[in-house]
Amino acid sequence: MPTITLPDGSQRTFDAPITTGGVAADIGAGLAKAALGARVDGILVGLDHLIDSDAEVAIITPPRGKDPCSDDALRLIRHSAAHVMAEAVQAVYPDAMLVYGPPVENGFYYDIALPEGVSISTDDFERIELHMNEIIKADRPFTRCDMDLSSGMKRLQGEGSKYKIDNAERAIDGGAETLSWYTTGTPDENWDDLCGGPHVPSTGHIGAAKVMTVAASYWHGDASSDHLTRLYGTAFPDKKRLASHLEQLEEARKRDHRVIGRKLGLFKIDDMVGQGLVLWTPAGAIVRQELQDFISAELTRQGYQQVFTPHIGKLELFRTSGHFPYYQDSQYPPIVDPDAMSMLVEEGCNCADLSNKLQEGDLDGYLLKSMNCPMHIRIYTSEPRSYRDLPVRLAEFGTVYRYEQSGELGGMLRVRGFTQDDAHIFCTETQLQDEMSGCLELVQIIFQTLGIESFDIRVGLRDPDSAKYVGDPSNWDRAEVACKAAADTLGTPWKAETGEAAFYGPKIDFIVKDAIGRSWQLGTVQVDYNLPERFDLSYVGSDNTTHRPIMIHRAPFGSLERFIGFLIEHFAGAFPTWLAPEQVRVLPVSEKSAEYASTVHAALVESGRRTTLDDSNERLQSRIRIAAERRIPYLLIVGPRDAEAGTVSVRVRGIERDLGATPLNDFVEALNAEVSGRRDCVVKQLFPSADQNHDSASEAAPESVPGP
RNA sequence: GCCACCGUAGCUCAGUGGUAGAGCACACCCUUGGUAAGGGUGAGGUCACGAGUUCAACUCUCGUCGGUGGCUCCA
Repeated sequence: MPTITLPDGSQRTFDAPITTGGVAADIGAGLAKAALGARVDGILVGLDHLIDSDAEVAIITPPRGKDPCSDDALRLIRHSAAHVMAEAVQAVYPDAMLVYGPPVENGFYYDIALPEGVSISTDDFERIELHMNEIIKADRPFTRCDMDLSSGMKRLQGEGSKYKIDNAERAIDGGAETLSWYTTGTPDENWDDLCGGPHVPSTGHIGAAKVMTVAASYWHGDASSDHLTRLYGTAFPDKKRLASHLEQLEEARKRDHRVIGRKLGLFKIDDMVGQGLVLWTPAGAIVRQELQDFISAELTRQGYQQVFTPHIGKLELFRTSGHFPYYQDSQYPPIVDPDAMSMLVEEGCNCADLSNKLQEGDLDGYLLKSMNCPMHIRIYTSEPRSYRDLPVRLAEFGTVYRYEQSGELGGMLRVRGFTQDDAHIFCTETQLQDEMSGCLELVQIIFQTLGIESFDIRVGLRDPDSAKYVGDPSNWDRAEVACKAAADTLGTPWKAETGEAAFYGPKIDFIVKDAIGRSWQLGTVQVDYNLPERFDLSYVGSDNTTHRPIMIHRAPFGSLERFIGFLIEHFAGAFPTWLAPEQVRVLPVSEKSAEYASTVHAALVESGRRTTLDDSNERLQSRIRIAAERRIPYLLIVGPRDAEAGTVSVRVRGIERDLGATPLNDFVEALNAEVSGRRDCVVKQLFPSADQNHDSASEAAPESVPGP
């Protein structure tokens, strides 16, 4: 006699066990027809799920009208579509072995083991989709079949797929009591797959599916294991939603920092210079310099001291820090002294010998620094330190080089040479908490000033089972407690993740998403008990004995490359006035106003603004268009009327119409206030009508980045 | 590094086994125009690079380099 409680609180009692589909039918025939699945006591199930005791039940349906599709509905549809795609792939490649096919954030994938020499190319997508669409059109029911563990395993062994056997073993390890198969259609007649479910009732409920992309993957994510082909697809309840998803992807690509970076001349990555090495062009250099100035002022306020250190250092330095040879694979090779090199050549020394000598320390060389900490540590040790000196806070915009795998590089978000807004704090145990809070405050100031509202905070802890971490476990425990406590002071929820710590200590990271939905770490604060040991750091305490300081590594931007790459996408190129490479452009209506225009321009230059005068031989409309595409915050259009009255006619980015004339001095004053306050609204206040008829669609909406 | 795709003018892209085309940008001329493209003329390419097949390769094949999306990695 199960009693079912529905989401609205209403209850229905049945005198026998009933399926979720039965519950839906009991509520209404229309609902039963539309239903995709259900949640029973919070667990996602299919419509064939039998309820035999009291339960809370929510029926999952496709969205109505323009409502957004629920995550549950998408999950059911996409997992089902993964089966349909797998069947289609096996129709096209009969020898393909299936591995694993889950729904993911924006669709689903299926990992496939293809026979030697066979590959799926994008040209095959159409054929695969053709099969998929046939299966969807046939509206075949998903039929579940359970087998007890031993006969299920026997069946799998008979079929001979080590991948499916592995999946079954994992399911059993996870507590599965039976093994289940889902047939897409009639059992023993149609295609089936080992699967825990749930699925939509029939393939027809997958409204629209598409194969998106193909990539390589590794079995169990292990590069030394089998190499698999991962086919990505996506699915939606209807064609319209699929189309709008594809459209959103297209839109997101338009705000890709690589696209905007080129359009606005912000940076260039040049083949001839090298992969992952950024050239900061003049406009981008301004943005970078402004950000540096901004954070520098905060650092001064917080008692940091600025230092400069070289780009290379002796191997011995990095041996002591432990970075060499531990991270050798991701470093540019060492630079060897020319005389030593010639001697080695005379001795007939080969590459392997050279590498050995470098590793053993028989030969010294220099390494491009991949981090600044060893250098800052040597500044710390350059004089004796007393507890009265602590905390010592050494800051540097330090450029480091890491030889990242070529396939990992991308625009400014992952590069091989980058500048960290780095600092190292040397402090006592009792100062640790406050210092960490100070570091987190810096990140918050940055995010607030730039209007970055959607980010995740991750506290990276060590994985106790991994050998990757160095140092004393009790130190680790203290450091992890300190990190969590500091994260608590943020007043924003954070997530602890084991295995995400640096090898020398736990950390707090700030994670954001780029235009196409990928996650990137920006700011970071890391506690380190390890390097102070390795470098034997000390200070003299009030008890006149030596003590070991603790180090904090922190970079609130992370790196200027990645941060600005992200920022370009965040603002879609429409930087706030204080960051904008060009803040205001003066456009004379015609040559007749050229003289007044240059007076206006000169006044802006005089007040320290970044400005240009566009008196080119183009029509006004054309010059406005060019300036608007450059995302310049303010355009001053001046003609005879303005010259007469001493005014400027203002056009504001994002409003895109004439807001009317204002005295030049008022404009300059407001603009200066806006820039010096790092605000984005002072000039607008001159124009009470600015917020009316605001065409908001044309202004960048930073937080409404559509996901893929 | 692995898999797939891509590489034609500064940019965005057409194109064909018989030595190349558009739009924008650029230069010059006309136009002096009050809020998102005025008109004309011109210049600009070893079709990423190297090898092979062919009478002939930008086009087909292989390799290299570079890019993109994933995977793995990310001190």
